[in-house]
Amino acid sequence: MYDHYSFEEATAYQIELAKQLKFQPLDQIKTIAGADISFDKGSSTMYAGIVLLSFPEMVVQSYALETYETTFPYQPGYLGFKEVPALLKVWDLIPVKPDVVVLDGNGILHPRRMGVASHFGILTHQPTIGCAKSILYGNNHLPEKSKFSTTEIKSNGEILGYALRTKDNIKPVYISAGHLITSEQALAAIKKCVGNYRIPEPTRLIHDIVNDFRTGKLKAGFHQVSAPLTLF
DNA sequence: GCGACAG
DNA sequence: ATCTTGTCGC
Repeated sequence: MYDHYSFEEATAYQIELAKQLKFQPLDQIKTIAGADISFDKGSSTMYAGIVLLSFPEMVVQSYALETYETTFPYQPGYLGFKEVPALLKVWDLIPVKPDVVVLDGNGILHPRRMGVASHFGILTHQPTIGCAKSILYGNNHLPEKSKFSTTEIKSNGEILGYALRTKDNIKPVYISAGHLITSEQALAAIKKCVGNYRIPEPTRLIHDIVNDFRTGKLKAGFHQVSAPLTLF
Protein backbone atom coordinates (compact mmCIF):
# COMPACT_ATOMS: atom_id res chain seq x y z
CA MET A 1 0.00 0.00 0.00
CA TYR A 2 2.95 2.34 0.59
CA ASP A 3 5.52 0.34 -1.36
CA HIS A 4 5.80 2.93 -4.12
CA TYR A 5 6.15 5.93 -1.80
CA SER A 6 9.41 7.87 -1.88
CA PHE A 7 10.60 9.24 1.45
CA GLU A 8 9.76 12.69 0.16
CA GLU A 9 6.15 11.68 -0.46
CA ALA A 10 6.08 9.82 2.82
CA THR A 11 7.18 12.95 4.67
CA ALA A 12 4.46 15.04 3.04
CA TYR A 13 1.90 12.35 3.88
CA GLN A 14 2.96 12.34 7.55
CA ILE A 15 2.58 16.10 7.74
CA GLU A 16 -0.96 15.81 6.35
CA LEU A 17 -1.91 13.00 8.73
CA ALA A 18 -0.51 14.92 11.69
CA LYS A 19 -3.06 17.68 11.10
CA GLN A 20 -5.77 15.19 12.06
CA LEU A 21 -4.31 14.30 15.45
CA LYS A 22 -6.56 14.81 18.46
CA PHE A 23 -5.69 14.46 22.14
CA GLN A 24 -8.82 14.20 24.23
CA PRO A 25 -9.52 12.38 27.52
CA LEU A 26 -10.35 8.71 27.15
CA ASP A 27 -13.02 8.23 29.83
CA GLN A 28 -12.68 4.57 30.75
CA ILE A 29 -10.46 1.72 29.66
CA LYS A 30 -11.89 -1.78 29.96
CA THR A 31 -9.93 -3.47 27.22
CA ILE A 32 -6.47 -2.71 25.92
CA ALA A 33 -4.60 -4.22 22.99
CA GLY A 34 -1.01 -4.81 21.98
CA ALA A 35 0.04 -4.72 18.30
CA ASP A 36 3.30 -5.83 16.74
CA ILE A 37 5.07 -7.27 13.70
CA SER A 38 7.61 -10.06 13.27
CA PHE A 39 9.53 -11.04 10.14
CA ASP A 40 12.56 -12.91 8.93
CA LYS A 41 15.55 -10.75 8.08
CA GLY A 42 15.50 -9.94 4.38
CA SER A 43 11.98 -11.30 3.84
CA SER A 44 9.02 -9.29 2.54
CA THR A 45 6.53 -11.35 4.55
CA MET A 46 5.34 -9.61 7.69
CA TYR A 47 3.67 -11.58 10.50
CA ALA A 48 1.28 -9.16 12.19
CA GLY A 49 -0.76 -9.59 15.32
CA ILE A 50 -2.99 -7.84 17.84
CA VAL A 51 -3.81 -9.23 21.29
CA LEU A 52 -6.73 -8.04 23.43
CA LEU A 53 -6.48 -7.93 27.21
CA SER A 54 -8.87 -6.99 29.98
CA PHE A 55 -7.82 -3.80 31.78
CA PRO A 56 -6.36 -3.48 34.31
CA GLU A 57 -6.39 -7.25 34.97
CA MET A 58 -4.17 -7.96 31.98
CA VAL A 59 -5.88 -11.25 31.15
CA VAL A 60 -5.61 -12.29 27.50
CA GLN A 61 -9.04 -12.54 25.90
CA SER A 62 -8.29 -12.98 22.21
CA TYR A 63 -5.77 -12.33 19.47
CA ALA A 64 -5.75 -11.97 15.70
CA LEU A 65 -2.97 -12.94 13.29
CA GLU A 66 -2.41 -12.26 9.60
CA THR A 67 0.47 -12.03 7.13
CA TYR A 68 1.15 -9.16 4.76
CA GLU A 69 3.65 -8.55 1.98
CA THR A 70 5.61 -5.33 1.82
CA THR A 71 8.91 -4.14 0.42
CA PHE A 72 8.92 -0.82 2.27
CA PRO A 73 12.29 -0.66 4.10
CA TYR A 74 12.85 0.16 7.71
CA GLN A 75 13.93 3.77 7.99
CA PRO A 76 14.04 5.71 11.26
CA GLY A 77 11.09 8.10 11.21
CA TYR A 78 9.02 6.05 8.75
CA LEU A 79 8.20 2.88 10.66
CA GLY A 80 4.47 3.36 10.10
CA PHE A 81 4.84 2.87 6.37
CA LYS A 82 6.32 -0.55 6.94
CA GLU A 83 4.07 -1.79 9.74
CA VAL A 84 0.68 -0.06 9.58
CA PRO A 85 -0.59 -1.72 6.38
CA ALA A 86 -0.03 -5.16 7.93
CA LEU A 87 -1.69 -4.10 11.18
CA LEU A 88 -4.74 -2.76 9.33
CA LYS A 89 -5.26 -6.20 7.82
CA VAL A 90 -5.23 -7.80 11.28
CA TRP A 91 -7.41 -5.03 12.70
CA ASP A 92 -10.19 -6.05 10.30
CA LEU A 93 -10.29 -9.52 11.84
CA ILE A 94 -11.24 -8.18 15.27
CA PRO A 95 -15.04 -8.22 15.79
CA VAL A 96 -15.16 -5.99 18.90
CA LYS A 97 -12.46 -3.34 18.99
CA PRO A 98 -10.48 -2.59 22.19
CA ASP A 99 -10.66 0.78 23.95
CA VAL A 100 -7.04 1.58 23.21
CA VAL A 101 -4.17 -0.02 21.30
CA VAL A 102 -0.52 -0.01 22.39
CA LEU A 103 2.03 -0.21 19.58
CA ASP A 104 5.69 -1.18 19.65
CA GLY A 105 7.18 2.20 18.71
CA ASN A 106 6.38 5.87 19.19
CA GLY A 107 3.26 8.00 19.00
CA ILE A 108 3.86 11.76 18.83
CA LEU A 109 7.40 11.35 20.15
CA HIS A 110 8.51 11.77 16.57
CA PRO A 111 9.96 14.61 14.45
CA ARG A 112 6.61 15.13 12.68
CA ARG A 113 4.42 13.71 15.46
CA MET A 114 3.67 10.71 13.29
CA GLY A 115 5.22 7.64 14.87
CA VAL A 116 3.68 4.25 14.10
CA ALA A 117 1.13 4.58 16.93
CA SER A 118 -0.15 7.94 15.70
CA HIS A 119 -0.20 6.72 12.11
CA PHE A 120 -2.26 3.65 13.02
CA GLY A 121 -4.54 5.70 15.25
CA ILE A 122 -5.36 8.23 12.55
CA LEU A 123 -6.15 5.57 9.93
CA THR A 124 -8.37 3.55 12.27
CA HIS A 125 -9.85 6.45 14.26
CA GLN A 126 -8.80 4.60 17.40
CA PRO A 127 -7.14 5.71 20.64
CA THR A 128 -3.49 4.57 20.56
CA ILE A 129 -0.34 4.72 22.68
CA GLY A 130 3.27 4.37 21.61
CA CYS A 131 5.63 2.27 23.76
CA ALA A 132 9.18 2.22 22.38
CA LYS A 133 12.19 0.34 23.70
CA SER A 134 14.68 3.05 22.77
CA ILE A 135 14.74 6.74 21.99
CA LEU A 136 14.11 8.13 18.51
CA TYR A 137 13.53 11.80 19.08
CA GLY A 138 13.67 14.40 21.83
CA ASN A 139 15.97 15.07 24.77
CA ASN A 140 16.81 11.80 26.41
CA HIS A 141 16.97 12.66 30.10
CA LEU A 142 17.06 9.41 32.01
CA PRO A 143 14.81 8.93 35.07
CA GLU A 144 16.02 7.82 38.51
CA LYS A 145 17.03 4.16 38.76
CA SER A 146 13.94 3.14 40.75
CA LYS A 147 10.83 1.50 39.30
CA PHE A 148 8.18 3.92 37.99
CA SER A 149 10.51 6.90 37.94
CA THR A 150 9.81 9.04 34.90
CA THR A 151 11.21 12.02 33.04
CA GLU A 152 9.52 14.15 30.43
CA ILE A 153 10.88 13.91 26.91
CA LYS A 154 10.71 17.32 25.26
CA SER A 155 11.50 18.97 21.97
CA ASN A 156 11.71 22.74 21.90
CA GLY A 157 10.10 22.88 25.33
CA GLU A 158 7.09 20.84 24.25
CA ILE A 159 6.42 17.63 26.21
CA LEU A 160 6.02 14.83 23.67
CA GLY A 161 6.35 11.79 25.89
CA TYR A 162 8.03 10.15 28.85
CA ALA A 163 10.88 7.84 29.69
CA LEU A 164 9.46 5.31 32.15
CA ARG A 165 11.51 2.98 34.31
CA THR A 166 9.49 -0.26 34.56
CA LYS A 167 11.99 -2.06 36.81
CA ASP A 168 14.78 -0.99 39.16
CA ASN A 169 18.08 -0.41 37.41
CA ILE A 170 16.73 -1.44 34.02
CA LYS A 171 16.73 0.91 31.05
CA PRO A 172 13.44 2.75 30.53
CA VAL A 173 10.78 2.46 27.85
CA TYR A 174 9.49 5.53 26.03
CA ILE A 175 5.80 6.33 26.23
CA SER A 176 3.84 8.80 24.13
CA ALA A 177 0.25 9.42 23.14
CA GLY A 178 -0.63 8.19 19.68
CA HIS A 179 -4.11 9.56 19.03
CA LEU A 180 -7.38 10.24 20.89
CA ILE A 181 -5.80 10.10 24.36
CA THR A 182 -3.81 12.55 26.48
CA SER A 183 -0.13 12.11 27.24
CA GLU A 184 -0.88 11.86 30.95
CA GLN A 185 -3.46 9.11 30.41
CA ALA A 186 -1.11 7.24 28.12
CA LEU A 187 1.55 7.16 30.81
CA ALA A 188 -0.91 6.24 33.57
CA ALA A 189 -2.41 3.42 31.50
CA ILE A 190 0.98 1.95 30.64
CA LYS A 191 2.01 1.98 34.29
CA LYS A 192 -0.96 -0.26 35.04
CA CYS A 193 0.16 -2.62 32.30
CA VAL A 194 3.57 -3.26 33.84
CA GLY A 195 4.04 -6.84 35.00
CA ASN A 196 7.28 -8.50 36.02
CA TYR A 197 9.11 -7.52 32.85
CA ARG A 198 10.64 -4.40 31.36
CA ILE A 199 8.17 -4.39 28.49
CA PRO A 200 4.54 -3.68 29.51
CA GLU A 201 2.20 -6.67 29.02
CA PRO A 202 0.34 -5.65 25.82
CA THR A 203 3.43 -5.33 23.63
CA ARG A 204 5.40 -8.00 25.48
CA LEU A 205 2.69 -10.59 24.88
CA ILE A 206 2.00 -9.75 21.26
CA HIS A 207 5.72 -9.84 20.52
CA ASP A 208 5.82 -13.45 21.72
CA ILE A 209 2.60 -14.31 19.88
CA VAL A 210 3.67 -12.96 16.47
CA ASN A 211 6.98 -14.74 16.91
CA ASP A 212 5.13 -18.03 17.41
CA PHE A 213 3.04 -17.14 14.37
CA ARG A 214 6.18 -16.59 12.28
CA THR A 215 7.70 -19.88 13.38
CA GLY A 216 4.53 -21.81 12.60
CA LYS A 217 3.32 -22.50 16.11
CA LEU A 218 0.21 -20.35 15.68
CA LYS A 219 -2.05 -19.82 12.67
CA ALA A 220 -3.65 -16.84 10.97
CA GLY A 221 -7.15 -15.77 11.98
CA PHE A 222 -9.06 -14.53 15.01
CA HIS A 223 -8.65 -16.63 18.15
CA GLN A 224 -10.76 -16.45 21.29
CA VAL A 225 -8.99 -17.49 24.48
CA SER A 226 -11.34 -19.29 26.86
CA ALA A 227 -8.98 -20.76 29.45
CA PRO A 228 -6.07 -18.72 30.81
CA LEU A 229 -3.24 -18.65 28.29
CA THR A 230 -0.46 -21.00 29.37
CA LEU A 231 1.62 -20.89 26.20
CA PHE A 232 4.22 -18.53 27.55
C1' DG B 1 28.41 19.94 7.82
C1' DC B 2 28.24 15.93 11.31
C1' DG B 3 26.09 12.58 13.93
C1' DA B 4 21.82 10.18 15.59
C1' DC B 5 18.41 7.32 14.19
C1' DA B 6 11.56 3.43 16.86
C1' DG B 7 11.38 -1.70 14.48
C1' DA C 1 13.58 -6.77 13.29
C1' DT C 2 16.42 -11.42 13.67
C1' DC C 3 20.66 -14.34 14.37
C1' DT C 4 22.86 -16.54 19.11
C1' DT C 5 26.09 -18.58 24.49
C1' DG C 6 27.51 -17.47 28.12
C1' DT C 7 27.44 -14.65 31.89
C1' DC C 8 26.92 -11.01 35.47
C1' DG C 9 23.61 -9.44 38.90
C1' DC C 10 19.41 -9.17 41.81
